[in-house]
Amino acid sequence: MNADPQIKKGRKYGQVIAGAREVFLREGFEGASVDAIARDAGVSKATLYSYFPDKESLFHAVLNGVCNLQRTEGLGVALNATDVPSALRHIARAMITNQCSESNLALFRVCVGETQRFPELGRQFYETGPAEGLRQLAGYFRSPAAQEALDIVDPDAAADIFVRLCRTNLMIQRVLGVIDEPDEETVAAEAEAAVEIFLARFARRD
Amino acid sequence: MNADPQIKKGRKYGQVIAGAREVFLREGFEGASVDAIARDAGVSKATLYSYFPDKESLFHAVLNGVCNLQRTEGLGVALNATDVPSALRHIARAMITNQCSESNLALFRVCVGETQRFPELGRQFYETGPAEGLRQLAGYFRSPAAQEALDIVDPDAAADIFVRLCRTNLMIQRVLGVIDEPDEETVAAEAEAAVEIFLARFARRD
DNA sequence: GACAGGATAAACCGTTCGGTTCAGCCCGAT
DNA sequence: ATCGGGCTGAACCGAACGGTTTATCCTGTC
Repeated sequence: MNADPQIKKGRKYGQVIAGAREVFLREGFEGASVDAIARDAGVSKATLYSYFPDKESLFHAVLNGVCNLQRTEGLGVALNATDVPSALRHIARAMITNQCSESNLALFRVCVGETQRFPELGRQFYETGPAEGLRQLAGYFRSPAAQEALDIVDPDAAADIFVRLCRTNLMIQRVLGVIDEPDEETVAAEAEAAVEIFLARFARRD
Repeated sequence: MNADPQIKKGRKYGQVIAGAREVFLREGFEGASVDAIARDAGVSKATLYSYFPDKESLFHAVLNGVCNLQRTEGLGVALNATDVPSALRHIARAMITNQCSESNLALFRVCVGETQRFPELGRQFYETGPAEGLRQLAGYFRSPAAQEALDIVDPDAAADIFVRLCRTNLMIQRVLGVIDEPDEETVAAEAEAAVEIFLARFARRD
């Protein structure tokens, strides 16, 4: 019964990463003290420093993981939707909900606040987040179903517009801590507005 | 010749604020050391602490000033524009340029990064920035010229859509440090796309 | 030229930081 | 029973932090 797959080397590796993620995403790089991380991880400082040579390496390891974890799903629901407008509504709702989620916002805040100190961080967040979302959306606009229902000649440009329309005021307010996480109806209304404007320009006239 | 209007009390007040603004906007609250601020301001730490009781008070004074300084102009050019589409183009360009400017981005980054620690900060930035922009835009949509050219029944909702369309990918990339300040042609192209989509829905059909 | 008050450099305070060290504990493998 | 490596808690280091103090300097005023 030694089938533990986490037997990398040292049993507390996961705890360290989890605790560091918690504290870093809450306090930022400068604001997070190594003592606080070790305390939150339930691990001694000595153990922590046996895994990572310094605070910066730990920070990079944590944010690397979190960035690669952010998935722009919503494409799955789009495929088995009955019609294209419904699919667009689902995608818009997923994007807006995702933007307003506390987990994503915490990551975004840290990346933005630390972009000056760690330039690669901003780039990585952009690539694994917004850029990936744009690519997936453009891919959907190239699908036969979308091409049939929509008058899109440049899928990349259309995806850019759609994403703009999903960058709602809710997101800005959430980023700045002005409001709490919005409920489903609020998100649905914002998504509906986005889809309406999008279709006013890109719906195929028959 | 004692007509100096800056004779508030102490001659170095302006220097302190200027230096603190410089360092705070570059390094954030935790990252900025009081010694660095005093050095950058060309002032001794004792002088600095004769004006402000502590680092936090100085931070609030500085960001209060910078937040209130951010003006959403663009309304002036809109009034003396020949036609409404041109006015919209001007507004869109001004908004996008403003979002991508280093001065505004530095403020935004600090407000976002420090929103958890100082909740009032995010709210103040939102009110003096995005919210004010929305109000001004909605006001323009209520003007006779705009009402005549555009099919807008809810000026607030229309302003919200217009602002969304101006929240371009350029801004996201700028916030995350992925690209440098864009040139005028790039901004103009993004503004043009925004206005086109907006008019596709709100242009009055005759 | 005496005075007053803003400004100065530099030393200093206590605290906290990132990072290291070490003696000992726990526990599975042999 | 013993061994060894992961882990512990706590002490410790030098440096930097925010903040204070002091003795001195500078400058405009009367």
